[in-house]
Amino acid sequence: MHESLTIGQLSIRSGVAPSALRYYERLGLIRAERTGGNQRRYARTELRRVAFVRISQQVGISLEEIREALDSLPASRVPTAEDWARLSLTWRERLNEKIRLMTKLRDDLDGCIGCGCLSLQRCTLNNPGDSLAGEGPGARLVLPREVGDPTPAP
Amino acid sequence: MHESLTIGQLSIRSGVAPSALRYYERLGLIRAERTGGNQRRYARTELRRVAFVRISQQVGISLEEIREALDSLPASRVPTAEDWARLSLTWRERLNEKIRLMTKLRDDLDGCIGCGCLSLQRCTLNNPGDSLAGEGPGARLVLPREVGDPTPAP
DNA sequence: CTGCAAGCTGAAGTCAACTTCAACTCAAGG
DNA sequence: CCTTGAGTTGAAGTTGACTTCAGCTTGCAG
Repeated sequence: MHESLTIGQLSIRSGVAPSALRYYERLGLIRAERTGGNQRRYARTELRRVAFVRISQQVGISLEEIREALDSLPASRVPTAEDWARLSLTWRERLNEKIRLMTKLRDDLDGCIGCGCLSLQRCTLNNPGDSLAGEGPGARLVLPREVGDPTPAP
Repeated sequence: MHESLTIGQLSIRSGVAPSALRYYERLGLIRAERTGGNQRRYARTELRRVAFVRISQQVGISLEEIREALDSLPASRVPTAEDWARLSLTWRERLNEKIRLMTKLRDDLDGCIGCGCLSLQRCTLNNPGDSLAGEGPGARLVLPREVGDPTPAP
């Protein structure tokens, strides 16, 4: 009776809408048993998977990548604390990298507030002595995009 | 001859695809003069606006919000360094907040790796003595979503 | 003057991550 | 047994941020 959860219960416990939980299931992020009448019943361990999905999204990881990570969990047994810890560790590094990037951006922004130039390349970054004033193929602005190219190949 | 830029030149200088620049213009983020033959010519100050847009996106701000911010720039004159600095300051605070949140998430994750629980609420967060084991309306997992509700009103 | 890369437009397409809808079925209290 | 709220499905819609396309026009190098 508290062995498994309905989708409504899991929704409330996880803070994720039922429609999103069904969507996660379609993507293979979580799994559910079915009752005789075809309703989903979730093992309580699924709560942990949902938590992992949400945390990973916070770190800015796509559901596809999250699915790949979850696929590395042992299928045959309930994942242990060590299994989860291993997964979390790789995320932790991405999180650290993200924090590092944002801190750099903030500091660059601080440095640029004085001159108001906003180019980040002329100010404090890696482009100390560039001749941006000339017209030619000049200095590029700002950082590369977070993901993907400005003009991805057709 | 280097007074204004074609869309191709602005694209290269800013690292933003021409199609994106046209899109930004439709949204009112940047502006362009037109030649007799209806081609866009950008003042060099537009480079700064594009930079501001890209930087702001890095901070996770939507184009709509960026437009609102840019609308607060003086329309009648070319924005000064102080104008830009004022804008950047509000972003800096959001950046700081974001960094704070990510650092917290990382530390919570660190704290949770030991026990592998991933709930973040039971481990280190604001829910020290909760009885999650009981079934009832139990503790909620994880953090609120980055933006919006799990089930926004219909 | 000509050729052709670069630019123009509006409409449609894409992608991720969901939500909404319609039409139906299940499960549990009274 | 009946009602009612919770659950089911596939298909279609939504949002944000763009890209792609077709069909046409400009502008500059030779």
